[in-house]
Amino acid sequence: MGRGKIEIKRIDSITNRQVTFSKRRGGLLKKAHELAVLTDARVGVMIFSASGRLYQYNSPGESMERIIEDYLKVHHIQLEDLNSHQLLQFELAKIKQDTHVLQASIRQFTGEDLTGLTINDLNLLEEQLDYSVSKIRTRKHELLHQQLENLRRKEHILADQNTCLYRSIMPEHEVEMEQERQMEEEHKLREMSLLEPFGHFLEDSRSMLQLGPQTLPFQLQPTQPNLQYSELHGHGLQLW
Amino acid sequence: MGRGKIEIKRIDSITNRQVTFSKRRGGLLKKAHELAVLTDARVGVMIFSASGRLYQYNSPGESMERIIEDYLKVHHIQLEDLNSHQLLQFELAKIKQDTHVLQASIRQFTGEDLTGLTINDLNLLEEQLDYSVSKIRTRKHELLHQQLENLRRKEHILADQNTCLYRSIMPEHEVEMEQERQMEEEHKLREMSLLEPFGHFLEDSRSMLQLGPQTLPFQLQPTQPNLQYSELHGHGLQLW
DNA sequence: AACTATTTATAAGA
DNA sequence: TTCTTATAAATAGTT
Repeated sequence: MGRGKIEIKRIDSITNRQVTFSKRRGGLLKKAHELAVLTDARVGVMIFSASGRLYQYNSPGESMERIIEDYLKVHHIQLEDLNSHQLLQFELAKIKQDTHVLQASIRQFTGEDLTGLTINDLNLLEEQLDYSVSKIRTRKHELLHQQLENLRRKEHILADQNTCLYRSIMPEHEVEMEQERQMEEEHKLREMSLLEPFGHFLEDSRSMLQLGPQTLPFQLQPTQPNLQYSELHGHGLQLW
Repeated sequence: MGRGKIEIKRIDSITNRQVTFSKRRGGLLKKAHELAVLTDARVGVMIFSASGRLYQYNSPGESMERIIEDYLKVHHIQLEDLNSHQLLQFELAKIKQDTHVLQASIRQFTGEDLTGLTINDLNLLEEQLDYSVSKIRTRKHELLHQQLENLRRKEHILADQNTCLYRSIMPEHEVEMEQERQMEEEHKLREMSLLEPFGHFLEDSRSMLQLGPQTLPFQLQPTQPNLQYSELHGHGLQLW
């Protein structure tokens, strides 16, 4: 539509291109408006000129933001609303702060950083840790008891089985001798336990007690007991 | 352009409106494309029909997402790129996980939850806590020493001032008597300290030592020493 | 969906 | 840029 027909391809002449941009930009926005008004459509048009300037249109009664949101929704780009981005950032900031606080707490529990605590605070902290230690000892005793129980049960079952086996395999009169031999072995076992109490079955304690697959949140390392809480296993995030 | 001129206002007839929507929608998209190609413009058009169906156009070589991002940038709606939203969510998830881990650590330090720890873990934890307590005691002694020093200095300064004051106010011969009186007071003070060592100036310790405005990450409460770490001060975020 | 009379958009020129 | 104008394109009303 003009003095001559033109091919739809990039216009070579810079000025001509700019002029055509001006004219057609206006035409496009006008037609967008007419479409919106005539047919109740929700229309959003964004035009960036080659020089980067933005021209836009959105139907009356609509914001471009809402149109964009709906566009993103249709394309399954989750983003309920654009504000949620700001909310997320805010949340992240807060939770980072929280993690800071938790880190500081842990540094206090490890004695790594006690600055800023008054004597009163220190007393309370000490009290807490004493309490913790007592709980830990109680728990250790609990575990040891369970392990002992387990061992005893196992021992019993094995002894019974042995007796049965020997009875079925050996002549009657040899049974008594075998029972004696077993008694001796049990005695030996008990002596070992006294020399090295519990130590030799601690490694196996978890499987014995059927504790679930355990996620150990803190990994104690005996050599540097108060440093390992300073950072979490790296995952690219700067937490502190 | 048509058999007759029409006013640009909502078309009453439903079918007519729908037909016009179809025709003009095509025209708009075509013109958007021509503008983009002819003038090197970056164009994004989103059209929602009255029934909610989406039609769109974006310049070749451009994604609607990029156009939207640039639009939002121009409007100072921070949102460097839409992917950052997903990244943020991912970050948030990770950091929440981290906070979980930290929480678990703290529950172990407080003895609140020792499940999942083997005897070996418990031993290491106990060792750590013993170490922490020793650090705390060291720190307490440090603080007490500083406070003592401070008090001694203050006392000294006051005593000197008093001497000066009395010298300037009283006749020469009364100075000695006053010095004696002061000595007595000092003696009394020392007796009190023995009965209740340090206790009476602990409250004021922070200001005395000029410790900065302190943010106490953990708030010990003597009555329930092992519960206060379970949750952070509510701020609407579900952390655990 | 196709036709076509008309209106509208715009290419080229000023 | 803006205006003008000849002409291409779009489309309203009709079939």
